[in-house]
Amino acid sequence: MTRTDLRIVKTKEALHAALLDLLNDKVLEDITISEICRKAKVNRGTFYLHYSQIEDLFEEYFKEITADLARSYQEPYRHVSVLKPSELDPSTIQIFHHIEKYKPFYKIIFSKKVPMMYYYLLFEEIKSLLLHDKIASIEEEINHDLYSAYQANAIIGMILEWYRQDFSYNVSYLNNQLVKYINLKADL
Amino acid sequence: MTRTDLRIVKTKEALHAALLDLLNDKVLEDITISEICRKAKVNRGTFYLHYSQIEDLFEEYFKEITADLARSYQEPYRHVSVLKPSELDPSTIQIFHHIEKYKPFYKIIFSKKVPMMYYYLLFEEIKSLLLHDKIASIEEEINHDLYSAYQANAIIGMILEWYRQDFSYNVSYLNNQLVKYINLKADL
DNA sequence: TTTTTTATTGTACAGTTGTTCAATAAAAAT
DNA sequence: ATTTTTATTGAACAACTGTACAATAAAAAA
Repeated sequence: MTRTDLRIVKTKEALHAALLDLLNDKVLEDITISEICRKAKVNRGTFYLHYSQIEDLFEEYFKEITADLARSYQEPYRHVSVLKPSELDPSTIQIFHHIEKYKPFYKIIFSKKVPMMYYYLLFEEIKSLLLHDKIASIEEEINHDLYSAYQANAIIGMILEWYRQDFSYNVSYLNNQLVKYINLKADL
Repeated sequence: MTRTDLRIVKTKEALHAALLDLLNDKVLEDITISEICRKAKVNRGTFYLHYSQIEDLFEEYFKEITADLARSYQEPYRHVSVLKPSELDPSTIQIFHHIEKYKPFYKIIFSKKVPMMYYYLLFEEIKSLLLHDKIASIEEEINHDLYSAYQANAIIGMILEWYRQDFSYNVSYLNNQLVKYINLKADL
């Protein structure tokens, strides 16, 4: 009745540790499955019992990171149940702060050769955060799924630009810019 | 003084044709370099002389597609030099129409296992289109690079959602929604 | 046309990949 | 404590990868 076999836990821990270790030396795309298994002292066949790619192993980390994103995003809501976007204070936006906190990971996530899968994890996470705190709109003709996708990816767009500029903007500048964009009417 | 050696042209054409041919049978990630070279009757070493991955070969197609995007985007501007966003008519938005036109390609581009590189090509293309036709803003504190990134990726967000729903919305619906989002103030 | 340049080929090699299978060892269940 | 279940191992295989190098053939330059 235990959650998972102890052997599986040990194997995965060893593989996780080995991958993190290798990431200090080289980029994800240069790391081989054989290499990870040698370092983890795990048979290569065992790797394939749990994963099919290195990316699947790395995905397990990244899910922990997006979980932290959800936590920090929801933090300002812990005391008030509804926050109107017009009352949005730059300091309540925690997303850019979160990205900066895990910068080394996001540098991997956004690199050219990495598969789209991580992008989707981030996209889905931000999308659902926006969807959940969206107040029932008066505007009936708005497709909420589409609009959340629009807004979530807009924010990721800023992050991509930030990444492209090697994270040279500081967090409060980005927060201020975001608030401006949200309150901006198209015909300004 | 010719642009490129005829042998190179022939080799690349053969590789292009072979890849397109194989894409009818299987997904990009299942295609091997050896396979392409066998079909193209090109030595495998020759492949590495021009590309380092299959993705680099595929990128050459995709660049032609984003060039078409730029053309169709700029089409409404051929007669007027400036279009104010407030005058934006849904029919002038050609992006969704373009995506639908090349749907099979974009299904590849947006698939989970494909590297981020194609996403960036699309992102950069749309970003620069937005940046070029942006009228000098009265609002001085807007960072145009960031704002273009924000807006460009917002649109891609809608496309991603569209893709996720297996392209079930029709183009004019998306155009109408986009116009709504652009004209929406945050505190509605 | 002849010479020069250079793209392509064929071969080879060590390493990785993905898969299979019987043997083993470790954990869970009784 | 013993039995049952199952995760891990090791070995083996064919195919792919990335790289190197000398030989060849094709194109460009003279």
